[in-house]
Amino acid sequence: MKKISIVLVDDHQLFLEGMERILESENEFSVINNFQSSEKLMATNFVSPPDLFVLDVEIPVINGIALCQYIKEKYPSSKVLFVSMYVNNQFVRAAKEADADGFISKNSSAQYVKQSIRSILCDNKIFPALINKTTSNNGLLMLSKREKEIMQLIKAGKTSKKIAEELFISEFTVETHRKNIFKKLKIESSVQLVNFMHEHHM
Amino acid sequence: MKKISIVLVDDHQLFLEGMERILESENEFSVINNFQSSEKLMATNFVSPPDLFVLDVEIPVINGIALCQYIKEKYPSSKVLFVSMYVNNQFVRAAKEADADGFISKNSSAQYVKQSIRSILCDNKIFPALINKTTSNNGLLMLSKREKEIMQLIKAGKTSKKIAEELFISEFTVETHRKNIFKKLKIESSVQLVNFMHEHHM
DNA sequence: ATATCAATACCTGATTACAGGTAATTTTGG
DNA sequence: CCAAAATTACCTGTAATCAGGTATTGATAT
Repeated sequence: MKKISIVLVDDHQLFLEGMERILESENEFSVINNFQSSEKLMATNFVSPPDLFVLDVEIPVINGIALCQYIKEKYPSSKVLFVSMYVNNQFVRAAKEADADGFISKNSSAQYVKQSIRSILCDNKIFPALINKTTSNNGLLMLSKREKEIMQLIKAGKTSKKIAEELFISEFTVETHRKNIFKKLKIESSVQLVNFMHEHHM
Repeated sequence: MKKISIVLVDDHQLFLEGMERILESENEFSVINNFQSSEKLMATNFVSPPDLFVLDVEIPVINGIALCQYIKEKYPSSKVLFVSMYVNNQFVRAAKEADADGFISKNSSAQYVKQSIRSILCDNKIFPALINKTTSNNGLLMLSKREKEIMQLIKAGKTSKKIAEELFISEFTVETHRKNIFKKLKIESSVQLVNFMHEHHM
């Protein structure tokens, strides 16, 4: 029987080696390559693409989501499984939109990873249930698309004036959005907003 | 020959299992236990303490540094090796002060981890060289004690007025410090300061 | 000893943020 | 189609930040 060929991408060498050993301990898996950065993978041409790519979301420079899109375009037959430190709606949604096949936590057991891979190879999708909007308590999911956009620009250190220019809207509008963001997140300054965003890995 | 007994502590199950396999692949190492939190380890009483504890720095609630102090007090004969995602002066200094025996990156190879453990068991210390103050380029190490203190209060979302009250100094002084921090870090707003601090894991 | 740095404090003016409204238009979902 | 939500915009006043100085005192290091 042919083994399931796997490529790993994570910025930490120890994780790569650990994961490799976990997978290789089963006869059915074969880790054919691993990469410490998206760029290195992109510099490689697979003559026969692997059955599965295992990606971390948070890798420097080019993140896992972008890498997933690249992979899915270049090797449409390969599956992609995210293994991430943090499982939140933003990440899971982004992974789904990038056409990934699964998203699991680094908090999973080795057993669960193996099961997930087998399942994905049978064309199943493995995603955590998204937290319900209405029962959410962190306010983040109540933010509109525009508010999230402005939030990012505030974090980037831009003033309301510059944000207004960039989005071709009034400075008043930007400040209204800012106020609404603050209300929804129950905070009262940009500094607190930036803290909130970092805590939620945005 | 007696094997080197090891206990692992990390908040991610996959890392624990990977590390365990890496170490167990050599006959000389034996992972006798692993824990996903400091609390769980603290709830355990080792009749014969392990030769070595491998700790992550950033584990929730009770961090690795505090755990190291606890371990060194309760099991003085055991060694402690930190394996951390981020290697910076703050972390390394804290580890040294907590009487740890080594500090290596999660970016290390499996081979290097094993070598480090062997070395530590021979009473050597394994620490990265601290970045030289004068040749530092990130500006962080050029900050004075007072500036670092004020930086933390800014990040906590406090105004200059409140910081002044808290430190029993003038509001003008706080703003002078703020300006000097900005100059040294080459930034121009509190939002950028908070971003900088998060990027440097402060 | 003296030069450098840390910590302190003050001044001014401009800009920005924050809090508290109100309100019109458009989009979206049921 | 209609209600709710999103996006837009404006007004006012207060508070805070930011940028540009100057200057004194004490510690520290060569």
